[in-house]
This record gives sequence, C-alpha cells and structure tokens, in this order.
Amino acid sequence: MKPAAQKTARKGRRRPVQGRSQATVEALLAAAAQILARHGPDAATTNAIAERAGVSIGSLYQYFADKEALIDALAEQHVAEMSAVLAGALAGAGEGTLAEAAGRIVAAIVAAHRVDPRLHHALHQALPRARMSAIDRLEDGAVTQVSALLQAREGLSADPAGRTALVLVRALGGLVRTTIRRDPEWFADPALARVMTRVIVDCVAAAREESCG
Amino acid sequence: MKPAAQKTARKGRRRPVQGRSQATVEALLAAAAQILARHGPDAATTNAIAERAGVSIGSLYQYFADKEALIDALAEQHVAEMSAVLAGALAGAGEGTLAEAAGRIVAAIVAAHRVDPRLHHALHQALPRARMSAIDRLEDGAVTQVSALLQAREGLSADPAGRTALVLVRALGGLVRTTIRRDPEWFADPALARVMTRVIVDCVAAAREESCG
Amino acid sequence: MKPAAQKTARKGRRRPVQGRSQATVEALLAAAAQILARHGPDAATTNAIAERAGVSIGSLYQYFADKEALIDALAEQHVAEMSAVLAGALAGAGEGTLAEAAGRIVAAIVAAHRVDPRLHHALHQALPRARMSAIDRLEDGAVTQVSALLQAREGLSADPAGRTALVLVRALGGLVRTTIRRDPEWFADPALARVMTRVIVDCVAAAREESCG
Amino acid sequence: MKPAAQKTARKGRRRPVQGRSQATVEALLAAAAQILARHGPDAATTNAIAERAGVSIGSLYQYFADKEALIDALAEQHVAEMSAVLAGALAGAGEGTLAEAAGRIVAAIVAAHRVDPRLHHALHQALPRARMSAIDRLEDGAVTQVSALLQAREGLSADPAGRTALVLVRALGGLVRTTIRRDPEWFADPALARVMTRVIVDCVAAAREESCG
DNA sequence: AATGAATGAGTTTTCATTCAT
DNA sequence: CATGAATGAAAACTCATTCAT
Repeated sequence: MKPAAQKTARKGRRRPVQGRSQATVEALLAAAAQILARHGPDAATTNAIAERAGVSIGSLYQYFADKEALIDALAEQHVAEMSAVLAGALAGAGEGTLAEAAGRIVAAIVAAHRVDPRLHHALHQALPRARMSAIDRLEDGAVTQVSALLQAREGLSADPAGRTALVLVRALGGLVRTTIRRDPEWFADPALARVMTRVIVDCVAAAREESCG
Repeated sequence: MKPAAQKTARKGRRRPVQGRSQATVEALLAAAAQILARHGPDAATTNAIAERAGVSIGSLYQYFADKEALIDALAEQHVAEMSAVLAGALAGAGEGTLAEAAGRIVAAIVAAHRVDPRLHHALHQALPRARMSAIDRLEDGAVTQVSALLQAREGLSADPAGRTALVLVRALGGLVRTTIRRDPEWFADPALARVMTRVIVDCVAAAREESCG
Repeated sequence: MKPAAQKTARKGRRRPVQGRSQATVEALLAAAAQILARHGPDAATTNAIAERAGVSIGSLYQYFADKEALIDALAEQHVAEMSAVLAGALAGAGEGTLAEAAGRIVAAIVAAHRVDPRLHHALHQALPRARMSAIDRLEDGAVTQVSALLQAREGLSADPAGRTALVLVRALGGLVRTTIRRDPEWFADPALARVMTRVIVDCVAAAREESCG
Repeated sequence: MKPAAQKTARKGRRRPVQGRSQATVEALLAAAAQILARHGPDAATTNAIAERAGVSIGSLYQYFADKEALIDALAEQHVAEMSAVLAGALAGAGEGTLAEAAGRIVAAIVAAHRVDPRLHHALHQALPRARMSAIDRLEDGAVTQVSALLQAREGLSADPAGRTALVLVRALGGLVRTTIRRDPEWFADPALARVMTRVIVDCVAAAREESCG
C-alpha cells in the first residue's frame, strides 16, 4: 500500500515491528527531517542522517533499501501528518455560512502548512521530479476533500466542484508556501486569511453561476 | 549590473569579447538549461553540461568561476526572459474594463510561465534556499508591475494595491506552476484562464471595498 | 596536543580506535613517506598514496580532512622521530671534555638526520612557507637542548648560550642536509664529523670569551 | 652551454635576439620571479606568469619550451646574479689578515643571499630534486672561489682547501638561509657576522694544522 | 542485528599546453 | 609573431553503499 514500504519490501528489507527497530526507524526519520529542514537537501547525506540519529550507517541500510527509500518514507510520514491536520481541521468545516466554511478551509490549509514548513520546502527540492508523488498525493487528498465539501454544501456537481477545488487548493497552497518561505512573519496576519477566504467565496460563487447559468 | 556577470568577474573569469567566446557561453547556458529541464538538477553535472554544449570542461571554467556561477547566470537569463515576456504582455494591460484588464494580466502570467516551464521548475529545485534570489526577483518585479497597474487603474493606494498584487501573483503563480507540471494539457484550457480572471476581479473588488469602506 | 590530530578532529574525521583503522592510518603515513622520499612532492598525490597504502581513496579521507592534514601529520610524525633520536643521543652528551661533548652533539645531529634524509628534504619542499612549523619546531627543540647543555656545562648565561646554539644547529644542520643530499657517501666520513666538532668547540670558546671578556 | 638555453633550443624554440623579444623574455622572467617570491610555487602557474608579464600565454610558449624551461631559465638568471655579487664581493677578499679576509667572505655570502631571499627559497622548493643543478652550481662556484682563495692565501693544498671551503660554504649558507627565512631582522645583526667570521678563522686554522701536522 | 571501516565510481576543479585566427 | 580560446588529463574530494566482524 505504502510505496515506500513496497520498495523496502521489494529489496528485501524487513518492516520494523519490534520496539527497538521501531525506535531506530523513527530516529532515522526524525534525523532526516531535522537535517533537511535545517540545512537543506545537500546536507542530508546518509552518513549525516545516521550520525544524527545516533545509529550506525549499517543500521540505516538495515531498514531502508537506499537513500531514496528513506526520503520517500519521510515524505510519506510528513504528508500523512499534514493530511491528518488537514482532515481534522476540515472535519466540521461545512457548517454555517459559505464565508464561515471558507474561513475554516483557509484555516485548515494554513494549519497543515504549519506542520513543518521548512521540511515541506526541502522535500519539494529533494524529491526527484518523477516521484513528487507523495506531495502530489497530499494535494490530491485536499482537492478530494474540498470537492466533496463543495458538492455537499453547495450542491455543485462533480465537475465544477472538482475544478474549483483544484484551483483553490493549488492557488492557496502556492500562496501559502511562498509566503511561508519569504515572509514568515506576515504568514500569521489575519488580513492574509481574509483575502484567502474571499477568494474561496468568490470562486465558489463563480462555480455556482457557471453551473446554474 | 548583472550579478552573475559580477560574480564571474569577481572570481577572475574573463568576460567574452570575441564572437567565439560568446558562442561558447551561450552554448553552455543552453546546454545547462536543456539538461536541467529534461533530466533535473542531479543530471546537470558540469561534465554533462560541457559535453552537451560540445565544449570541453576547461572552457566551462574559462567563463564561470564554478558550477554555482553557471547556474546563477542561467537563472538570471531565464528570469530576464520571463520578465521581458511579462513586461511585454503587461504593456497595455490597463485598458478597458476591469475584467478585460484582469484577463490580460492572467494572459501575461501564463505567457511568462510558458517560456520554459520545466527549466523554471528545475531551477526552483536547484537553487539553494539562500540563492533563490533570481527567481524571487522575478516575482517581485511582477508584483511591482501589477501593483502599479492597480494603483493607476483603480485608484488604490500603495498598501492595498501592493498586498493585493502580492496575493495575486503568488496565488496565480503557484496555480500556474503546479498545473503546468501536473496537468500540462489542462493548462491551455480557457476555463482555467476564466477562473483566474475572476479571482483577480474579485480580489480587486475586495481591495477596493476594504480601501474605501 | 598533536596539532595534526586536532586538525583532523576539527574537520570531523574520526580518530581511529579499532586496530584496523590504526593499521590503515599507519599504512597511509608510511605510503606518503615512501612516495615523498622516493619520488618527491609532485608524485605524492592522494590517489598514489592511497594506492601504495593498499587502501581506497575513500579511506584516506576517512582519516584525514584533506591532503594538507595528511602531510602535516606525516611531518609531525617524522619530526617526532627525529626529536626522539636527537634527545636520546643528547642524553649524556654533557660528560667529559668539551671536545668529547661536542663530538657527541655532532653525532646526535647526524643520527637525527639519518632517520629519513630523503623524506626530510621532501618535506622541506612540500611544506608551504606558512606551515613549515613542524620542521621549525624540530630545530627549536634542538636549539633548546643544546642551549641547556651549554649553560649547564660551560656556565654560559642564557643569551650567548641560546645564540650559539642557534648558530650551531642551523649551520651544522644546513651542512648535514646539503651533504646528505649531494654527497651521501661522504656523509659517513669521520673527517666531516671532526670538522663539525671543531666548529662547535671554537664557537663555544668564542661565546665564552665574549661572555667573560 | 646554458642548460636552459640548450633545452629551449632542443625543443625548437628560438633564442631571443631582437629587442622586442628580449623585452618579452625579461618580462616573463621578472613576472615569474615576482610571483614565486611573493606567493610561492603553487601560485606560479604559466597563465599567472604570462598575465603578470602583460603577455599572452602563447607568447610564453614562443620563448620557452615548457614551464620547466622557464623556471630553469629563471634559476639560471638568479644564480648568475648571486654569483656576480659573490664574485664581486670576493674580488679583493684575500688581502689583509686572515680575520679580515674571513670577514669579507662572510660579507660576500651575506650579500649574495640578499639578492632575492624569497625567490631563493621559492626556487629551492620549486626545483625538482633532479634539477637542483642551477642552485647547486652556485654552491659549487662559491666553493671553488673560496678554495682558490684559501690555497693562494694560506698555502693550503687542494684537498684540505676544497674540503674546508665545502664545509664553510654549506654551513654558512645553511645558517644564512634559515635565518633569513625565520629571523630576517636578526640577519643584519653584526654579531651574526662576527660568529660566522670566527667559524671561518677557526676552520682555516684547523685545516692548516691538519695539513701541516 | 548492529557496527563502522572500507570502497570506488563519480564530481568539481585546475592548469600546462596547443592551435586557429 | 602575437593572441587567447580551447583542450583534456589529472588532481582533490564526496558519499551512497557493502560487508567483515
């Protein structure tokens, strides 16, 4: 199911089940996340990761087929965390007026990006083009959820709902990522959230018009 | 004036004066762009670049202090091209109704990203956080232009105009970049342009309300 | 305490703890010494050193931050050996007549230079002016010992003793080094030792006169 | 006759006879001397030398078969200058008492080493072992002159005169070179000259005793 | 399982030298 | 003859990966 696990399994590495192994794997992932976030992709060598994890380089290869598998697993983990935050924040997001709902969607996107913005950026840089999949899947999940919400709330049909969700997630995601990198202090500004909310409301309105008209 | 040229000079590499040299430099930049766009940052080794340029590795170092200087120069060039396209497309963008103006802004952003989307993405990956400056400067230029346009057309004051421009450029830029990477065929769809135009119109309306109200 | 070790540590190379590592480091130093002595500084490339040591190039960099650190460590080792020989030969050198003492000093200097004359010369060539320190420290040590000996034996005060020791060590050192390089066979000639002994006796006499007169 | 010239001729480079060529060659030698003296052997690349000489790299190879030939020629030139100084200072050195003569010999050695001490040291490092010849020939010349002087003045026979001259030249040369590198300010101290003079007088006395006894 | 020493292919970079203009 | 762009062999150094202990 999990591609990283598949790959790991494919090359014959065991999936960790026991406590000690589990701890080692977690230490490695945490070390990789830390180095990536703090020092960027170039600093994230396998030796550096193992050292920071307090583990021998041999142990790293005990649990990950190669460096790629480790980075993939980390991306997977990070995406799962962001997804969880997103899903949680989006739980009752459909209630109230459209503006209220939009505000909650915005809050959810922002909250998700707060999980580990620097790691998020580093993974964007580190993941080879071909396998941006982990991060792309995050986006897809967000789109699906937002689309479902739009259909349920606004009675939009699948197509305009999906397209609108896609536009919203990508546009607001891009805005959030760039802002978090370039003006992290402005990121907390409620004015930004207001603008984003407005964009959602308008987009939904546009979709409804298009759909009905 | 050009930072890349400055750097090159600073480290003592000759600036090309003869025709032959000029051709070599251009071949190197073109080769780097091609490899970066087609095969990603990891494939862009100095040897590979020199080889594809049909030039010896020594020639590469005749004109660029190191690999970084070459990538910087390429980023500079690419950003200059995108800026030129953007500026050209934004030239008479202020005319007509707001919707028409917005449409032209969208067209400009799209046109700029059409210059070399894959290279653009590769540069995003290749440029370390510290030296994203070239690409960031492109964004800043776009923001400045859009902001000026808003002030001139809509009579907005500097602050809301600048903030609105920032939001628009980042949001639409993010949307465009992701879409061009993941759904390049959808990129040409006029529906996408329509949504983006609508977002602009609404954002401007919001800014005007906030400003006047 | 050992600068070379410090440097190695500073740049993050491991210090050898296991027996295997220790053997590798020794093999590398021996190989470097051999190549330096037999073929000169230009032949002492890191690859050549690793190869002659029967070790991969990667192993060299496991233990030495860079080529400079390796050469420094070798110089340190060589100087330590020469110092040990010198100190040993100088141990009871103060006994007997002045002529006898002088003879033993000469023997000590000669013995120290016999340790590895060709390596000694190669290090002189290989060490940049700035980092001749290792070899200079050897000279300083010799001066200190000879100076102490003169003060104890001849009752000279610190200043003339130090100056005389400096002159003797540098003059005889230079003579020995040049002779060992250009006329190695003459190096063993007792006539040479006789002349050197005579120089010492006379210099000491001169120092005593100057001091007393 | 001149080895460097031979080599140059052997590989088919012309010997410069015309004014312009002569000037180019001199500029190249001067540039090489300057770089060697100021920045050491590693900085003395052929391109750097040509550039500092204000001449194209091609011109360098017009007059010197390869880098070695250039360095050789420079060594030749430098040795010739030192030889000239030495010969001049040694001209009437045989007059007066032995102490006076010795004083003049010392002055000659010192004067010769003053020509360009840093270049002298750099050449010592730069010249591969096999071809120290230029500098060695300087030493040989000094030995010959001092030996002749001893024979003429003191009536020594060839053997002890030669041996004594060899010892003196090498010992004092070594002393002078080390001192000029490590304590350049002390180099001018008349006390140093006094000690050196004393060494000569004593050595000569020893040679006479040995010869007569 | 864990360790960490060892590996070596692959990268960046330099510099003596050539040769077309 | 002079020029300087071009060359490419070779050097220093890195880092993912293996394997003996």
